[in-house]
Amino acid sequence: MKNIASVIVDVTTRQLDRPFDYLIPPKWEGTIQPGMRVIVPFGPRKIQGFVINLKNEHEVKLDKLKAIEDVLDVTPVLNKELLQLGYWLTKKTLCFTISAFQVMLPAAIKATYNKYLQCTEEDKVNLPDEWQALFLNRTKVDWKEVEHLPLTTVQKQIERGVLEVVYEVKSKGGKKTERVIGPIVSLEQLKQVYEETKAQKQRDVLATFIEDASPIRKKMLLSSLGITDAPVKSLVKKGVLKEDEVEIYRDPYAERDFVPTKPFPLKEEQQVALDSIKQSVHHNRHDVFLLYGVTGSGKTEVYMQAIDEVLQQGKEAIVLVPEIALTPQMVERFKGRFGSKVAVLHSALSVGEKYDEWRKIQRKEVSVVVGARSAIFAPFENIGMIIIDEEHESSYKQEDNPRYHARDVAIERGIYHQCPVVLGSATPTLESFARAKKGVYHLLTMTKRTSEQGLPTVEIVDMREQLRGGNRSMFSKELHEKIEDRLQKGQQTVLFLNRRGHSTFVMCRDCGYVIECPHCDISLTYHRMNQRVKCHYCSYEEALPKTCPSCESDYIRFFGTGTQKVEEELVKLFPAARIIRMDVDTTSRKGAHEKLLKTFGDGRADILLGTQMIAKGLDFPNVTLVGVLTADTMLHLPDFRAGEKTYQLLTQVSGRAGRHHLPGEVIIQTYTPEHYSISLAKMQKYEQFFVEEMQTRRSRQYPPYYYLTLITVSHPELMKVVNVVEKIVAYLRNKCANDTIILGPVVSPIPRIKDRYRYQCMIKYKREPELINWLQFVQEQYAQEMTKDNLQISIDFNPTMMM
DNA sequence: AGCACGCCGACT
DNA sequence: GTCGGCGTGCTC
Repeated sequence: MKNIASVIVDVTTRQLDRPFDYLIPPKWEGTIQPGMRVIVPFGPRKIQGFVINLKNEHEVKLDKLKAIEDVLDVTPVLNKELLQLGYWLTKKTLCFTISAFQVMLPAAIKATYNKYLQCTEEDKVNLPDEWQALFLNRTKVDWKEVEHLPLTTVQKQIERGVLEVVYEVKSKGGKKTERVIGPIVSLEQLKQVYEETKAQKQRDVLATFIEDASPIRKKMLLSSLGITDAPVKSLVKKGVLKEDEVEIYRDPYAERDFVPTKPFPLKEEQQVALDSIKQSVHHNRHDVFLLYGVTGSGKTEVYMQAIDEVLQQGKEAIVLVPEIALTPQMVERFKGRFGSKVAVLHSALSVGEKYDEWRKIQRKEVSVVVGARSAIFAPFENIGMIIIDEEHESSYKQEDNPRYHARDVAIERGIYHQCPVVLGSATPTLESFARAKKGVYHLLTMTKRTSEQGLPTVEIVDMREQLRGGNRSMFSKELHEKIEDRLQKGQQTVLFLNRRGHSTFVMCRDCGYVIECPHCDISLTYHRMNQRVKCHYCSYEEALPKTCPSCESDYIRFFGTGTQKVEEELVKLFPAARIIRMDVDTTSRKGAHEKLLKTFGDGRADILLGTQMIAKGLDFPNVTLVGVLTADTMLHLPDFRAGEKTYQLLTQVSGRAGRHHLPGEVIIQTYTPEHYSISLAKMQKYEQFFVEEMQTRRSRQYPPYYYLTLITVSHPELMKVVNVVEKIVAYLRNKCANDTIILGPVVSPIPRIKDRYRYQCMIKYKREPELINWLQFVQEQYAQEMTKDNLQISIDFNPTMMM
């Protein structure tokens, strides 16, 4: 009899990152399965854990097993595949098994813990006076309320047996329920009861169900009949009606109507791409396709028709999109085509809403998921295809543990389900395009736009010349004229400001002093809203000083071109224009984003001004001018992908112009027009850009020619950090192959965050199959210090952010 | 991670 | 002698 369960407990410590065995009480024998959550006693407390395995008694060495305390699930929250995927994640990213499990599930499912003191009613009288006051009118007191008291006074009472410490695990996930009333007798019996009943209100209720016997929401019933629940209750008591608690879903798109759409006829290139994908779906082959299609070539339509094929086979599809909140139009298209078969998962949903969508997937009520990164873990069991749209987006890489890339997970799941993975982009990552060229991925190319319109004309304006010509404004003569022109024609303009690397820091104009965070060695960012300066890393904040803290000069000002500043200048230049500004300040409120976009889409504004967030997926027919105010801010970041990112961004932004009947124009303002990332983006020559950039990568020994792994060590003491990182580097130098390059140790780009010093080392390698094992060994070596001495060693395979 | 246990100095 | 500090070790 399998009455032992192996459990991974909810504690993130290296020493506990292994299974613990528990006895399954007889009442749950046969019901507990791998993938279910349980509550187990662990030392003196109770914690949550995941059952990963069932065993026989004789397979266990220990004889003094504790028993499982409680079972949280009726069906496993992690199926066999996801459990396996969890181990895979653990191994590939060197994270804790429990973290891998948790990242695959909605946050609502994660446990929170309560610790409190309990005193029974009978024991209350035995308490000292001050304790009786505490327990007045209650039997439980939160631990936090007594934490500050000397421990012994609590202990004394516990020893006397009057008080008890209780640990409670609660699941955050509130299922939203609703009461539903329905008859439990036949229509004839209902009629009979109706005749026999004299009470008018009860007769009204009965009449309702005689007319329509289907269960109805209690709230509805009561309000439509104008009654309280007293008559209903008596009918329930008589055994005529039944009251049920039914789980309802919070549908974030409930009030929205989606215009149903039918498949469009495809252009030849689209058809060729679709056919290849369909082939693969049909033959249950795991192929990876790179769908390389210029903006406006109709990738989404190809996705949707491919999904149609998948659904016809009775299988499911996952569609990843870069931060879905940014592309409400995308959701609309999928909901329009697949209706209620679609679940949507994105970060703007509340914890509860996400949980509801996840439940729909788990209960097989939907067969398509459209979502951001974590949707790759959708608990489907019969996946027919996985699509990653805008494959190059950096948001597919998770920046904290487990540091996984959705593309890698997609391929892993694709292998398991023997289904195709489709990566789509107009500007693929060099890694993917190189693989496609090598034949590892299948390259599908779409070079033509579906609309009559060709690509927009792109003009590059050299801002240095503007300056020489005496124009000190952030708008070039050309851009200024074109905006004016659009305003007259009643067409719309999108202005794009790349703010990255140019945040609004505060500097003294007299002595050059820059206000920095006292904990993080990074300049503080100025927030106009409340006249304060704030740290992006630890959220430290202070009021904006009136005088320079260093030289007491009054000339302390904020620098950097924020969207507000641009807006102010726009208002001055075009007083009549209606302007919408989209940035962190104006979109932080829930739903604000969509609202602003709708306002613009409805033509109630002339100019949309924003940062990165407006670059993605917007599709407004009346936009005929796109301006990029400073194309090169991103180009000069200390990141080997700077050129690639600049190219991608410019392409994406340009794609926003002239998508429909009107021709589009793009103006790119730059101080370095000669850089190939900018000049080739103008001409939309991706393949040429690819060749150029590959040369750079080869000479600098960067991906895709080399793999990267970044190790970051941090600790409150500088000496400790240096000491540890040097030891790690020495160890790896000794192990690694000759052609492997180990850079560092060096100080991290941000030398200190939250009072912790940071050093890093970058490993560049062509082939190091053992590296992961060596790094695992390093982690094990420092396991003690990491838990006890506040040491952190972070390991990031294929990092996207170099910070 | 959390918690108990145990050893040691400090003080009612 | 007892209280409370922190280092050590364990958790099925």
